[in-house]
Amino acid sequence: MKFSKKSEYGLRALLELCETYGGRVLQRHEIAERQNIPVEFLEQILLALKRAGLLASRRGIRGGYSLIKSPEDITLGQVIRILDGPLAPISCVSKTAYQKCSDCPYAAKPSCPLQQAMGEVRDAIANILDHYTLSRFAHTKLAEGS
Amino acid sequence: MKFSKKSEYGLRALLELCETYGGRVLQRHEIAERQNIPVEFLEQILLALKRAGLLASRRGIRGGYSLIKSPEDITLGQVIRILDGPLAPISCVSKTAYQKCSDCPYAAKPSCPLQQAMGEVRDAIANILDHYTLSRFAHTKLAEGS
DNA sequence: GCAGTTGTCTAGTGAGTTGCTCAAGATTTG
DNA sequence: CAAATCTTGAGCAACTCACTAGACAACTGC
Repeated sequence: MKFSKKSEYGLRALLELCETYGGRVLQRHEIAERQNIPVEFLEQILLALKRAGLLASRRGIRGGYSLIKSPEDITLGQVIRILDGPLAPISCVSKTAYQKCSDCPYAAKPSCPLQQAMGEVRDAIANILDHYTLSRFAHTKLAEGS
Repeated sequence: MKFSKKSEYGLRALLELCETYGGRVLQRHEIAERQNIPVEFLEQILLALKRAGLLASRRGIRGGYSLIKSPEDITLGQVIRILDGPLAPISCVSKTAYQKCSDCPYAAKPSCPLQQAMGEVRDAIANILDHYTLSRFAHTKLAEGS
């Protein structure tokens, strides 16, 4: 039940890109150095985010990446789904990538206990991550006791 | 962001064991057949649950497994942690298996945006699963619209 | 006390994923 | 054109997942 490094790196990279939003572009090695991420791996992540329409890029000597959408309009849920796939803890409760369980004896019945419970979990996760914007994310200043 | 088959099989096996709670024991092949689970794999799961104190077992010709605790007193969260490890989506927000991130530039600072967000997710998941008892789980009868 | 049936333990294994590296190519600037 | 940068695709070692196999221990009935 973990998120991948890809998501983690992707979110950390977006933190940097938020700071220069509207200003200059950032090059992969700048982001990589500041966030301590292997540069070639980071590249794949930035490209995925670009293909998804969150970033723009320019090649050449003054090239780099920049945020193309406002941090207000990007949620953590979007980013994680791009990099990690669906949020649902089992695929028979996914809204974005539903798949019927093949071997579950409850699949044919009107209700499945697992589906009920995992559906609640899915909704709780999505509820947080789909309402957590990048701007709120980037402006976290004080930790709470945990 | 998925739960493993181990957790899924484990929870499905416990559904069967709930039904005979207080009555007769169930043998691994009975559970395996009814729930459509590979029997040798199921065995590992049952042993893990036994080591964790949820099940008792008896060997020999009239042997089998039985629930040792009341379904009221077992939560899905307990079961999943036994079979799948901690619930936290990244280890720096785990309450049961905390680990400082080694490479994160925020690790030294007073607050980490990722930690804040993932902490909320962790709490939401735990809040559901640690209050979801096996008895409620086993008595799910009607599906909700999803 | 032996045979047969069951659980117990340890190790192994094939397929797939994760996290990362490398190299060749395209595009932009000076 | 040269240098710097992004782009693409392939490759790979390590790990995890889902499962299998086999030797062993204990319980029951005869």
